[in-house]
Amino acid sequence: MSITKPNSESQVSSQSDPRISQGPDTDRDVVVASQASAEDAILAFRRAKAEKVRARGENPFANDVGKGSSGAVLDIGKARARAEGGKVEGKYVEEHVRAATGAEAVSVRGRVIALRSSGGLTFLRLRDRTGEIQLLVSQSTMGEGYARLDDLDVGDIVEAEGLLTASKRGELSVEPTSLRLVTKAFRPLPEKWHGLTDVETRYRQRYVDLIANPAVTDVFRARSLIVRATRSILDDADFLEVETPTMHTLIGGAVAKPFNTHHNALDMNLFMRIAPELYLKRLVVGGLERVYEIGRCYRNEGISTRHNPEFTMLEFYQAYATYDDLMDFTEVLLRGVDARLKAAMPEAHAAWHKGRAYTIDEPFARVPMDLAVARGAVKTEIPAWAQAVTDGGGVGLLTLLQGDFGGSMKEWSKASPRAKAIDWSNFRKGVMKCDNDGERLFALYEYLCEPFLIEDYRSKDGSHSIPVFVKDYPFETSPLARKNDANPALVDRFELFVNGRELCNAFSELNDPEDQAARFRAQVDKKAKGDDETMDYDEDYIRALEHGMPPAAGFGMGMDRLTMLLTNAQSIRDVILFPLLRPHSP
RNA sequence: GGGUUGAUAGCUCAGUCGGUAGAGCUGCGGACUUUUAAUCCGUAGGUCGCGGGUUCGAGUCCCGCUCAACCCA
Repeated sequence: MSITKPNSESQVSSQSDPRISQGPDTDRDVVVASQASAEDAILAFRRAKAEKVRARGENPFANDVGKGSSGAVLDIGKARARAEGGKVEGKYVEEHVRAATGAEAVSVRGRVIALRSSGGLTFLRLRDRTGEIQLLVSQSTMGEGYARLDDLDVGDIVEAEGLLTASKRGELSVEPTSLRLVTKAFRPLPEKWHGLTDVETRYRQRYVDLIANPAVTDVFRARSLIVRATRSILDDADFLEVETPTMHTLIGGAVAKPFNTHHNALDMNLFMRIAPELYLKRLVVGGLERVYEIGRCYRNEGISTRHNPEFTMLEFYQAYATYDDLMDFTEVLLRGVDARLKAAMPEAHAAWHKGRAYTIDEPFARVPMDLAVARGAVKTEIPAWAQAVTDGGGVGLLTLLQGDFGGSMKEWSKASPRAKAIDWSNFRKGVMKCDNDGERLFALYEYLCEPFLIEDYRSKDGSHSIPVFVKDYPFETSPLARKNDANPALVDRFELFVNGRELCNAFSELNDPEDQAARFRAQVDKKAKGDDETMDYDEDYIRALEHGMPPAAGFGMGMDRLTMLLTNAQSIRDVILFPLLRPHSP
């Protein structure tokens, strides 16, 4: 499919290169070229080179790569491996390279990412998925074929065959006896030194970003490894990977706004799933006691450095386990994934690891929400708060903050630097919106604890933050979680925060169909009152629970966020190949 | 949804008080048989995001819009 503009380019392409123009119109040709924009001119010159190749009877978009090669056709990584013994004190030496390779010719192909000519000798840097290697093209070795270099530009795909050798500066090279254009690149690559840095172009034209910025390729390689490692760890623990519908008839499994779509033949409105949870638990009812799914979910909400409308979630469910078991397993999972990433990409991993402000090497902190709130309140050094905590713990503060505390805010906010750092106006708004103590406790946690997790939970030497399991949530905020046996105001749920960011959400599953039905009804009531982030009543899910779901614990984690954490990415768009952007004509 | 910042050559960026639109890289022509951002000589390349306004004159000042980044909700 062509994306060329239908204006002047086609005229320019056939006439602008003086070397291929025929007849006396040279002056006019030059004028045409000079009238074109720089981009048009570059495209025209490169098309002209392709035409020149075609005119010789060769294909500038060849498909017969490796055919007729007398040398070993190798990936660049393999070609480099052959010359491994050719190094002396870190530099390659020609005679040692020859000895190591048995002076056997190799054939490599890849994209030209650099091209330097100094007369009768030209250096090309070639890249394929396995690595890079230099081509040392010499006029004396190539003979008449040396003129083929005129066909080439940076960005082209080429094929070269020759002996492995070393440059005088000790760089491993292929000295081609033959060199050919395989695929012509009409468009130029970004500037070689600064590369492509404009984030908008990087996201919109990821294909250029991947060529120009090798570190970007590393991140997506890491993402693939992270997903693979996660699968492998779950598979080894006897979990079964399944695929459940992404188009739902009801909203469920999370508190979020969905995307709507429509099935024409059935004339039926559908929601793109916000979570796979309720389907996976149906499978636990069906006897698939350990299941997981890694799949795309869709949430119709704002876009930020941590949110993309579509994202990839892991959910798994384990019968006969509790949320305590899952905390243990989470630590094993994260360390296991990171270890596999390190083994597969040692150099990139070392750089990421160095840049991490957190560590997963030490045991993760585990703190009940009301205790976290109590500690957070004491740290504000507000005397009234400290007293309330002494009297009644984290819950003690709830009474104090039940009404409008706007009058005391000014005084409270001056109590300490910590108190000053609290987002008081949103805190007050959030608390006043609450209908009950459970929601209030959660609001307190959100404003008094969550922003300070990084500074409150540190490694033994204080140099890094450590992950924190915040556990035992108010039941009002968790419509699918099991109530705590000892305290029915709470549910057996945790969220894991790493580097201050929410990574996982997990709980012991509610398997009492009557309790679940009551929670669904409460959700429906909230929707009737105007809340637009509620779940629907899922009759079939209640029916499933009525068949009996074994006690189970379930777990959810954003794979995008895990990748961000492990690769030190600042934005979710840096770990999603094609993040959603508004359309924009190039 | 609100705030802040930004958009100038294919890429990376300058552009003073409102007075003829600049550089490097890329491209094109040339020199060069050991380069690593090669170097040297020459040369081309612009809808200053889009649309209005003020002005003798706008890349620059004003208004609106589009897109993006960051922060907040």
